[in-house]
Amino acid sequence: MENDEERRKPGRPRDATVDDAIMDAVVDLLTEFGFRGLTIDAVAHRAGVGKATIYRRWSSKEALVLDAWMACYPVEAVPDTGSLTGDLIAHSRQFRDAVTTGVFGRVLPQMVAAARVNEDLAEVFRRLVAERRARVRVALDRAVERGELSAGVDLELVQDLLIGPLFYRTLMSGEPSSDELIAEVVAIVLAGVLSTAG
Amino acid sequence: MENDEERRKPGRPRDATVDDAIMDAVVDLLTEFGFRGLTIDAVAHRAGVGKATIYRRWSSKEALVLDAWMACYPVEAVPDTGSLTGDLIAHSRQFRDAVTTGVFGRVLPQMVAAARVNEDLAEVFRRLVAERRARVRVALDRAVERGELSAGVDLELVQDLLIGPLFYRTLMSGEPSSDELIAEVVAIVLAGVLSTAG
Amino acid sequence: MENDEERRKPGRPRDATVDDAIMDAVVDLLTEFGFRGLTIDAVAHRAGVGKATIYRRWSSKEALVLDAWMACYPVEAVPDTGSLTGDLIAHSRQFRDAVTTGVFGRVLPQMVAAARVNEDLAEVFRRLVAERRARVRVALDRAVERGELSAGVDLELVQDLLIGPLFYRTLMSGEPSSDELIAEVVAIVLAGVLSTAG
Amino acid sequence: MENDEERRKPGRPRDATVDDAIMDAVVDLLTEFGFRGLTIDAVAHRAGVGKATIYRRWSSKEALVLDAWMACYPVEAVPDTGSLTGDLIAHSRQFRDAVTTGVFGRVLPQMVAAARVNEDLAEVFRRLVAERRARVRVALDRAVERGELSAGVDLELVQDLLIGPLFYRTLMSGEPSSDELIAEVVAIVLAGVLSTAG
DNA sequence: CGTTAAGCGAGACGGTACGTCGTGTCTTTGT
DNA sequence: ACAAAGACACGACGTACCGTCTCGCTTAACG
Repeated sequence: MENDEERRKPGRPRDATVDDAIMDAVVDLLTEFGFRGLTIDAVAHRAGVGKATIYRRWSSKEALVLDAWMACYPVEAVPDTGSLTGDLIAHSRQFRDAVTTGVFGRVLPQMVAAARVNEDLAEVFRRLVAERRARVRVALDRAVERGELSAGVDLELVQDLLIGPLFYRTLMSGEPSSDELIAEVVAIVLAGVLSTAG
Repeated sequence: MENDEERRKPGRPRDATVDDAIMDAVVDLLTEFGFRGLTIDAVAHRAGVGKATIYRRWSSKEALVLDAWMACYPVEAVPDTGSLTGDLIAHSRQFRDAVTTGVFGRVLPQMVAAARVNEDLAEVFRRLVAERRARVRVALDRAVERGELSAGVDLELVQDLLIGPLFYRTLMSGEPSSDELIAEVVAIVLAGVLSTAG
Repeated sequence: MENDEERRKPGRPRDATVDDAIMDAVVDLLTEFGFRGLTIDAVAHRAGVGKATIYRRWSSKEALVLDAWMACYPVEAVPDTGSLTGDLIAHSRQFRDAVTTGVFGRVLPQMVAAARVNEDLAEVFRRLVAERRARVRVALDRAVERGELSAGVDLELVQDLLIGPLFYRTLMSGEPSSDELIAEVVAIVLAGVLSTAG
Repeated sequence: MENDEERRKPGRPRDATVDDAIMDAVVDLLTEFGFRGLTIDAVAHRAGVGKATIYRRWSSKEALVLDAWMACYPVEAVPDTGSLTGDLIAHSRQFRDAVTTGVFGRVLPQMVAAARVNEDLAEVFRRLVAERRARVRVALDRAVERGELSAGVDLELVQDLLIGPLFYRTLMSGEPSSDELIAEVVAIVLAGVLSTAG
């Protein structure tokens, strides 16, 4: 068996306040200059920290930014509105807002690009996606239980159908996704799923 | 009256063969080293060209790569298979292949990210999207004429619903989109659209 | 025998006014930015001339500047004051002024340096020196005739002894050479030469 | 009370061996390619050093080369031969050799030119000259003590008279200065100084 | 209570790429 | 054939970051 507490390493322990200072600095600089304009030197200076201290904790600029960026993701539970349509609309709006506004939305494309190149990031990235989908899954499972969806429906595909268009509009065509549009998407997808499954 | 062609600028005109050499070099290096591994020096050397000649034509690495990258986009007409379902499946496969394979797919995330930062790139980017959508629009209009779709359907939204999920799976969740999945997406979206419009 | 007039070359003859425009531009830019700050592009632009036109006439930046610079050298005859001392003092002052003031003095060190590297320039440079020395030689010969100097004196060495110190002070120690100093130098050198020759 | 040595600056101290490596590289490249052919990149590569490391220490190519070049100046004490004539001949030969041969002589004109443009260099330059003159001054003072020179003689002017001609011949007329010529210069100058002072 | 080992801010280090500038040549159209 | 204009290949420039490496110092736990 392991030690009661895992064995304390010798030497001075890491200063936890430093992590926060670094994270804050990254978010600040990300807001101000974006991903491309962010430099490790600037982070170190803004956080009042040596560069080595940063590299001791993160292996690269991408990993550092990913951490700070994920902390900006607004993790909200998918609300239980009573109807599947209501739940999905609520969540779609959350997603749209997260992807459109603030630091998170601003940096998203860069992180997608970085994840394509770096497998470590890709892994973390996949976890972020999976975590969000699991929360939506809860609402879908609820709907199955209520009989709003038949058991044979591919619930993962439903998520792709709902989120995909919003994601695409934001990144590719650059057009906004209004509340009305979201409602329409939800309506069409649910109608399609129901009539197809039957 | 104006001159037949607008007045020739004085001085030595730009050498058009140089543009091609540069474009080819960019595609080669993009294939070999990806976006991050591509350097202007390497492009210049590979193309047998001075760096200044590149900067005379493109203002940044992103603009340069965007040009070369767009030339890799396989512009195929959406085939007329006789049925809307068949047309949309065919086009969805084209899109999936373009986005998944080759230089185009490899560099896509980087270009999306670059477009977010640089408005010039965003503009060019939007044109690429619009051009593709116009081709799909032809197939959708055909379907309306045939009576497969009622006139009230938002044809642009249909495109978002079809392409969005594929785009999302490729960039976010990283999962492949099989032919079966594409068929399912097309079926669900069409069913949803039809039952909702009625 | 040659043609009465030497054979006219075919094609458009060179425009002589262009040479003047270039020379003027070089002197202007030399005055403003010095040798290091002068660029061929700037000369061409200031003179309203193509770069090729410059290179058609001068083989390099150094040659171009040398020409313009030599045109600034104030060629004055060594005055005949009646006494050797007077002649040498007068000429020494001319030399000091040329070397200290104006474009000529300012660019002199750069031309010395350029001549060290480029043999063509060195040759032209030597001619400039020889031409000046020949003029002084006239005054010295006059003095020999008058009996102020005995025939055995090495007149070339006398020139080195007179000019050398002024040249050295200007370029190396950076100290000015006053009229009094010049008078002293002339006095000492003449006294030395006379007492040694005797 | 102050610290024995002034307080150590924070951060990693500069590596002194790097300075030496750079200086050596500069001398090598100067010997091989001259001032014009020397590039900062080449120095960095030859010294196994980053370019930034060079620019951290020297502000320009001129300043860098000046430092390396001054280290090549053969500082020899003016020998005490017993007679002023002997001392001055010995020193004049040293000067001629320094100015004529090796890296020092080769680069001298460029440094003179650079010093004319850059005041920082000019300052360092003046110190080099002053240092050399101080050593000659010792020999001249010795002569005054011995009674070879009367106290009224301007010893600085004597230096100009001796060195100037050699300097002038090297840089301007390009003619060599033989041992015989040096002997003659020394003889004439001393004779002139003595007969004038009396 | 002093030793030890790691953390810390600071900043120098070897590199790599950048985007600009200058050189000397070449290629247009117009004289 | 010469001229202005300006594109061209080349190559050096000086800057900016990267990620690593010393420095001198602090900060705990262990002996």
